[in-house]
Amino acid sequence: MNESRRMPNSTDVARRAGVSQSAVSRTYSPGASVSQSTRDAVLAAAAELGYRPNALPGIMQGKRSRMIAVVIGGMGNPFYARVLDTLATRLSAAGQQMVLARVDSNHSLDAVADDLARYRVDGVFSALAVTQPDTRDALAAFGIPVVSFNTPLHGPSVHSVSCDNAAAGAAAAQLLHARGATRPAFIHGPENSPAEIERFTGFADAIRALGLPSPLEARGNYDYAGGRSAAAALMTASTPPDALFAANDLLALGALEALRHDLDRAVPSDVQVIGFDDIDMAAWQAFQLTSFAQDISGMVDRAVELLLSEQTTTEGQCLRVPARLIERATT
Amino acid sequence: MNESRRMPNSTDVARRAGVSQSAVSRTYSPGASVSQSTRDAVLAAAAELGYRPNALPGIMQGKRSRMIAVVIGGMGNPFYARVLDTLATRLSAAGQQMVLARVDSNHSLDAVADDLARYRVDGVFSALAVTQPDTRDALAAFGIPVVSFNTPLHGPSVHSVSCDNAAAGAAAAQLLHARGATRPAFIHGPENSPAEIERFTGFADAIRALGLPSPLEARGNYDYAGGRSAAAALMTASTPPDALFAANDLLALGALEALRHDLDRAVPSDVQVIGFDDIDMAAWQAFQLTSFAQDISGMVDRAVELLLSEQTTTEGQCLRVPARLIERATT
DNA sequence: CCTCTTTTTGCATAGCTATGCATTGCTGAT
DNA sequence: ATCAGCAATGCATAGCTATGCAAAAAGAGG
Repeated sequence: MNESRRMPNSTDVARRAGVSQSAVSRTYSPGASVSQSTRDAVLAAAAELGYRPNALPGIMQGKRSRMIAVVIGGMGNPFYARVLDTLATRLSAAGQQMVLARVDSNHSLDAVADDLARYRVDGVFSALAVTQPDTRDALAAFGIPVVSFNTPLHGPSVHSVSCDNAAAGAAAAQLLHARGATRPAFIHGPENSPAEIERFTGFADAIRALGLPSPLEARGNYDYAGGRSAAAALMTASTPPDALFAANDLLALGALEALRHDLDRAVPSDVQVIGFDDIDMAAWQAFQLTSFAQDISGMVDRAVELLLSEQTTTEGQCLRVPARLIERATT
Repeated sequence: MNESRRMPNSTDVARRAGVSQSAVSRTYSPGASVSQSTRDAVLAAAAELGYRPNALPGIMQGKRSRMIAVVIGGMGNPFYARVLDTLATRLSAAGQQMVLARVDSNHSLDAVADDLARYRVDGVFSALAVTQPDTRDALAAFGIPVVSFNTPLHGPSVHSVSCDNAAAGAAAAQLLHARGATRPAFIHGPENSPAEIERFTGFADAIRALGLPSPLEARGNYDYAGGRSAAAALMTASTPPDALFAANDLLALGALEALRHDLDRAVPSDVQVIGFDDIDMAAWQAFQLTSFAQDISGMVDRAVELLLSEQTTTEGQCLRVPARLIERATT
């Protein structure tokens, strides 16, 4: 509209409204002292000019930026899509903006962290299932509150909120045993996934504690195709398993489909299957997958509290939220 | 670490390195004139202090903020999760930050738009399946480039990138007719979804052009549960349909499950089903759903080009990208 | 060694808002 | 009429970096 495409600033509005720049600022500062007539004049002038208050100078003065960075490894897994959705809703309700950064093997966390730090975000929510040894340090380098979701980490100003993966793994073992399984197997996600390792360890320990042989293992990279191939690999072993516990639901659903359609096994009578995360599809009629529901809503609430809490002095907390076993038709 | 938790600034680094603030700034400005020795001293001092360049003053000086706002209605639909994932990857590759805002019936677009404008985002990517009459104006009020994804809109500096919904709807009609359907029905998404209306119109027109009766209709709000109930409602009609075209895949999958498990119909012999979006689950063995794949990658590329193009003078463009029919086992 | 060119450096300032402080104007009480 | 008290207003400045310009240093050539 204008010649130089410059946005109008508070001085422009002030001039037009015949007041000082301070009056404009105060009009947009809740609780500041402005008369009704001044306020009306300012708002009228602002509307005519299309003025939008600029948040950046305030941030430079030391105010909080009200921006939270979210570092995520991808949204292909409906579990993370739901986490993101929940987080977006909560942050919005708390008046925070969400700056989303996708990290993958190409874009390292360090590069992303540098970018985000330039914008003076107030905190970082990390939802990285797969971590490298230096991830903790890269997050700590932010120097601002960091919450790691579902990856237990702690350090100065680095908190984490996870579910109790080991206990859930043990519960899976006990359920399978109670349902008559004698040779359970585990389908791993990708390497370097701390949550997955906890699930496996809890599962394997409990299996052995029940007097069963150590579980067979296959690896499947957290997706449907990985679950299919892992199931195929496991079932062609010399002594194939009669129960599968997968590190997440996508793996479990892929395995379930492979069992039924490729390997011609009945579930649960020939082979039982348990997943993790309780994504929407787990409840679909075709699957009726037994799974562990994480309390996403509660976990995100905790994470947001940690991010927005003023005290930065707190040593990193490592919160645990229990997972809930949902037994359906695959066990 | 420090007393006042203030982040070090370029002056702090300059003092420590024994150079001027300008030298620090130039060290971080690609192509600026700094000697190697100065650069080394600056980087060393910066590392000691944990200095992170501050992007905000530059933005205030009129530089681009390199922030793109993304307005989205939710991530429960894997289609939008994938759009978001693709967009995040592309924007990251282009050196842009992504500011995510979730809009729902509680949080109106106007409120969100005000918030985002305060941060001086460079552009807005809108992925709102459901729009209100004033959405176009709310987006145009940004005064910055706006791209509406999959919702045809245009206005000053408001572009859109959509697939050719009407043509796809017609193709669905022709496929069903070719496969022997005589009484097709349509499962609507929510009201006020422009893309959905185009799909329906193209479908219904083609149905009639083929000499078939106007399609039965049911409404299902774009999710799995809606598809289930819509299918149940349609199949209990006095003359139930023998083919269903759903406005998206979640609806189609819900309908497919209801047909098989609740209504005891064989697919495709009793009833054919077509979805839209070709989400991952459509290809899963349990479903093998015929669907229309949108070229998400190409569409996002176009959208990013529009957002990052310098010329703001262009009248809003309304790009169309063809959808690709993927026939599987439900037709 | 001197001059000219090129590179490097520093100075000073723009960009926009929030806010402490001082000032003005008004109300109401004495 | 006088003055205390309070609300409303304006002034001036901090906060941080990028950059035009001028000055200084370094290098090149004779």
